[in-house]
Amino acid sequence: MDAPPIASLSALIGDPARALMLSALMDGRARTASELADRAGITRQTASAHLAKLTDGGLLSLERQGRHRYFQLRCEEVASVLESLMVLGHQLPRGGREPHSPERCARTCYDHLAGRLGVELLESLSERGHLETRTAQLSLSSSGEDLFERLGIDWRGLQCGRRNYARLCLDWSERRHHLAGALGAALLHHFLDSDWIRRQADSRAVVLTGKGRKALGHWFDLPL
Amino acid sequence: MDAPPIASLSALIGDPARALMLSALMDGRARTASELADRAGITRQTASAHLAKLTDGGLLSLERQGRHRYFQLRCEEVASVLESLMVLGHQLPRGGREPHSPERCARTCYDHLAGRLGVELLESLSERGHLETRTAQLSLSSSGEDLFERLGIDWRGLQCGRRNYARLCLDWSERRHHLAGALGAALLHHFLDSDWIRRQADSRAVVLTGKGRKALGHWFDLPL
DNA sequence: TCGATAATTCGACGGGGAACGAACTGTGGA
DNA sequence: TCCACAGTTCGTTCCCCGTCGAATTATCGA
Repeated sequence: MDAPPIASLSALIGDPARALMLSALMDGRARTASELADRAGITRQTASAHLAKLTDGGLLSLERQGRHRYFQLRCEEVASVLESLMVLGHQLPRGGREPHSPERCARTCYDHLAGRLGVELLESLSERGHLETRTAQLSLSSSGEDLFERLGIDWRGLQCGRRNYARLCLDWSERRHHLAGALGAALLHHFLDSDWIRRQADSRAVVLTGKGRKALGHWFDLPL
Repeated sequence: MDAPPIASLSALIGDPARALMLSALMDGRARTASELADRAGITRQTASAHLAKLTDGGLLSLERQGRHRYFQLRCEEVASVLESLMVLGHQLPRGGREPHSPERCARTCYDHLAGRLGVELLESLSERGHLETRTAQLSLSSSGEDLFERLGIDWRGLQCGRRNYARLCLDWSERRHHLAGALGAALLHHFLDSDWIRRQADSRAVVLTGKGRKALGHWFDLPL
């Protein structure tokens, strides 16, 4: 009776300290071992052991930079699984409903937008026919390609990579989908570059700037 | 530093014996405590403890029937999370690719069809415009409603329940989506009732009957 | 009412692994 | 060259929890 792969994988995520570190990495940014140790509230040597396991287990990727080691979620699929665990985790013990935290309004999920803003953005793209969703594989419609062109996003270049071009990702706070994949990442990138939204220091939350409010109303017809 | 909900949830799934029991329940059928104990290769008293934890943790639902206790995955979302863990688990340590097992061809995923057959079914529905996928919430197009009507499936009744009407579910073997939700469940049900497919005794695999081959070719234009 | 079987509870055992202190390696800056 | 700091390795401790044997409760059939 050998243990199925989901057992070892879940056990890897199932340790409190490791789960805290993974959660800290859910915004897609890379972090050093020390920072992750502090986040998890454990000593560095303990964190080192945990990080080695997570890396061996294929959940994290590692980049050496001088005397620092930066850890990051290995790929989007990892973030997606963590997100889906959060969906279930937040769904099960519902008692009092917490109203709305900053994270619920807008946050990053790995390298794309999530929260109410992320969900509404997908809805808008979808309803206005910018997204071709008739086939299982998402893609831009011609009007969508036009929109991205005017935004200055090179959607053609995104299709070349090995990464999934566009996919849906379930949102734990909204329980609906938001846009993920290379296209979703490009959008987040563009929003940050244009200073339409800004990251918060130590959380996944992002805040909308005044400029961003106007821009999103203009480009995506979002009432914010 | 309190443990995030994903930690306790993953720890619950992360035990080998519990993972085996959950896997055994992934076909959506209900099973007795004894049967699950045998599946996991542990004694009944140990299984009893595990099943209590899984039920308390909200992953399983329990139905008493005489002196038997039937356990079942509590809801579709649980199956979905397990499936997504399988996706990641099968994606990480890929070395030699196993060719095609019966499960890869066609199987049940909770209460709907998965595997190559499930994926192709969704593709077919989608490509022929039977599925309205422009909005984030899937629904039947008018031609789709017509098709289901002719099949004898009451799609109207499915919309009434609290359950999600139609949604996508990622397939671990095909790495593409198949159809889930009430609509997906109704299709599987109809296929089984019509003896187009048959369940295998102790696995999630289903086999296509000769009758089914013809029917699926006729109704969904699938080349089988 | 009395076995037979399903399932749980209790108690005890044992192993795995998370934690930390201390020592070590390696990189950068003065 | 030497110190400071990031990170790892090693050894030890400790506790959580999975496991099973034995006893208990519950339900069915005769």
